[in-house]
Amino acid sequence: MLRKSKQRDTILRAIKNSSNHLGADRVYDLVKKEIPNISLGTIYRNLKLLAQAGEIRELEIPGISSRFDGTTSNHHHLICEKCGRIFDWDELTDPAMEARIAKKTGFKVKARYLKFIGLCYDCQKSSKNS
Amino acid sequence: MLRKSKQRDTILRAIKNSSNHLGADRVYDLVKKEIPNISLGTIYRNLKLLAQAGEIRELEIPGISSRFDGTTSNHHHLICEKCGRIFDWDELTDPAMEARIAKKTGFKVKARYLKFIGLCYDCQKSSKNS
DNA sequence: CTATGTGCAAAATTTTTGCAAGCTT
DNA sequence: AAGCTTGCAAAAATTTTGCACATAG
Repeated sequence: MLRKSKQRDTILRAIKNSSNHLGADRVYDLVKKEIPNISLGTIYRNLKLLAQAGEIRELEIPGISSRFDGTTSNHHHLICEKCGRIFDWDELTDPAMEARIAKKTGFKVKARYLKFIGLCYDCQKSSKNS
Repeated sequence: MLRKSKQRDTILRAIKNSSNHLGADRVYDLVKKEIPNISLGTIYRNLKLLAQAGEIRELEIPGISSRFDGTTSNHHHLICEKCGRIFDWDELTDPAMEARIAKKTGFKVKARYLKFIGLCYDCQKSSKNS
């Protein structure tokens, strides 16, 4: 059902190739270098489709617009509250917690998102000087 | 620094008294019953201030506007992808993971947010009939 | 050929802000 | 009085959509 399109391919590639977690506007800027007349609407449409298809992951960070992560494997995020950078952390969450959830509430977990808010190494250092 | 105001008190009370996780628009509707001429801007301003003050917690849910949680103790959320309801789950995350994060990256965790996406009990039942 | 994808522009949503007047302390 | 708050309305910022044309399968 999802056809191939130069726009979608380029968008996906931009996200996968970036080590950052890009917002729609950043993706737009990047893709425009290759397809100058692409429209923002196309970016949003494809971001949504790609996220639904499981090709990318949408992240929600307090206060800012959605970011997209080209890594879809189970991993978590460390978000620095000072500089705003997002770091990945690869480690599985405890499956036993999900078992307890299922047992007590009947809720069937399909995905888990763990995010840590705090201060990155760099920002801890710099805040000591102020 | 934070003064007392009828508006802010009412907003906070609305959130604390609700077992749901309200969005700004819902808070607006509720508070308007008590203070008919309150403005949406005031709702947003206070929601942000209260969240910063740690009185409430802002939740980010994929695709929808921010929700606010009157329970600020460490707990997690189960989000049903079908009906959209949000359930609370009280259990601590593994402190050992944070120790490993600190050791490897130097990131200092101040808060953690774990959210589970899946199907609630009711929706699992109803989807079997379709 | 048919259904999906695109660019463009307008619109919808959600959130923020400037300002003059009102409260708190 | 000084400074935080508020209501109002305008503006920003972000995301979605309608439509006619282009393109993939």
